[in-house]
Amino acid sequence: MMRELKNIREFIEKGGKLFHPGLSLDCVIFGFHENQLKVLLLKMNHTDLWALPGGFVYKDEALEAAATRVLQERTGINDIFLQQFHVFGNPARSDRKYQSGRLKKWGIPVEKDSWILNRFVTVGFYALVEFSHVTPTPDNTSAACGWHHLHDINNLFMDHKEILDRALETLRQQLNYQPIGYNLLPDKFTMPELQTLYETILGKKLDRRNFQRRMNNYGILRRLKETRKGCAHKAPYLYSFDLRKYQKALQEGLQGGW
Amino acid sequence: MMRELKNIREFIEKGGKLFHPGLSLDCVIFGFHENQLKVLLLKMNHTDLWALPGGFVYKDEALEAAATRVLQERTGINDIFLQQFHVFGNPARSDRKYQSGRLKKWGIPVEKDSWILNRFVTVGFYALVEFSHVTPTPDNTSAACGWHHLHDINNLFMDHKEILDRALETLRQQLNYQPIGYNLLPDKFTMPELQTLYETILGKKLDRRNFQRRMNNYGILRRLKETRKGCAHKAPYLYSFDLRKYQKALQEGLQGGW
DNA sequence: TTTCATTGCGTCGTTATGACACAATGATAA
DNA sequence: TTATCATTGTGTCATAACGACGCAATGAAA
Repeated sequence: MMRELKNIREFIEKGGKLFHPGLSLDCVIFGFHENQLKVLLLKMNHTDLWALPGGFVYKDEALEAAATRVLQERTGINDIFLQQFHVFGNPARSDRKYQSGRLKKWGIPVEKDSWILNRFVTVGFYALVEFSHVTPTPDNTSAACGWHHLHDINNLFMDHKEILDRALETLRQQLNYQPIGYNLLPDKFTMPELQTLYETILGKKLDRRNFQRRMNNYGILRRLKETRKGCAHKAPYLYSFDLRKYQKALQEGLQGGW
Repeated sequence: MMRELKNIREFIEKGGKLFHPGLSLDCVIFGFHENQLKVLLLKMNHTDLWALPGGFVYKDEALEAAATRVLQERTGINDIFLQQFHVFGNPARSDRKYQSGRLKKWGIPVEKDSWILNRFVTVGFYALVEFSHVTPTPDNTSAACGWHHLHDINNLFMDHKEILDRALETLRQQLNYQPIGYNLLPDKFTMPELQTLYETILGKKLDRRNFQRRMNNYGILRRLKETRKGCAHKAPYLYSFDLRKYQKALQEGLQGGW
């Protein structure tokens, strides 16, 4: 969308007419790689700060469509698990002076009444994506786009840390009544890998044997006849999700509850 | 906020400068009375349609503050359980022609570029309130404000039925990991009353005895020495919530999960 | 060939859950 | 005053789920 500085200027000049006013969205994109949960972040130009991939909503565009578009642009992925989880509507989150100063530093002149300086209410989305399918692609306000260890994220832009934390909290709750993994793991995976995914999301260790039993009881896994070899020690079985049962569990929930 | 027609006009004339553009909120206010779950609705002037209590967000007002304000205005209650649950951002939900025609019917002239005809993204909140504490108060676009049986709600304005359904769905999920009842029931209540509350929310019957056991195991109830007399048949015990444990359960969740 | 971390499978005691039985209660009707 | 009866309080029983832990099998590295 924004290829050169000139286009950023255009973006800021014309954006007011293109976008729904005062509304933005931010995406917390989770991926899983090397047995670690990662989040896709953008490095902002001329600063040490990182930001969540975000964007604006076109005047006639559905909210979810806008989020899907942003994700497509940053990852190259089309069909992904995407869910809104919270609206951040604190007026203090938009700091007019700070934004104005930031843009000036970059040599981008902004008029006093520019739409970009107004207060923004942002809708938080979180996405679960398969790491290997992603091609991290920065936008043109960013110097880089890449994965970061979940627990190694500090200097985030504005309230993006708060948004990230909230996404993680939501994800942890979803774990209790929804199957998770299909969107984060490759087609074939081992039980220990699935367990590590759970452990990373929850931030705590789980008992290996009880985890296996529980996952098997969910009835959404299919154990293959292959094993993963070459990683020292006993070769673990490979599993894949039984998509039919996985989808069914997504709709009906996992645990009994009421 | 709006007392007379003249003020509605003023509201529409000046609202564009007062409110955050293209953003509204709608509240699904649940109450419990005569063993039935009810929802507070507004009857719209000059139509047979009912609407969820809603409003706009002042330019420097926090989202939650705006929702609290709307609730205070419609119910008279200050300190209430209030939670956002979803953003409705489909552009089709704002029908420019329909809105324009509706206002003209009421004799309210609206300029073509008026803010009120623009697309609105609305944030859904749901609230749980104690029925007897509420004083239903219409705003001045409404002819009436009152409680409606949950399952007896049909002709709602715009997409408000969808918003209501989604709120109920959220409430049902919350039931699985949060205690519910303190905000909906009077201080003292019987176990059958609490059960009927659950049954109404879930839309299905529960086993009386298993329900008692489960609620008791949660450890958030205190059985009083009184019983409710005068209602024919055996007098059931009265209960009240142990607020300390109730709050603790709210934070930590009820069921084990992970 | 030995070593050893890791994996697969199972046990045991406790607790939660669904289905159901039975006695106690208290207003109503005989 | 007494019998009736819907409703409530408490308990049983079989089954499933869960946390903690034991033990043998595996397969690469020493």
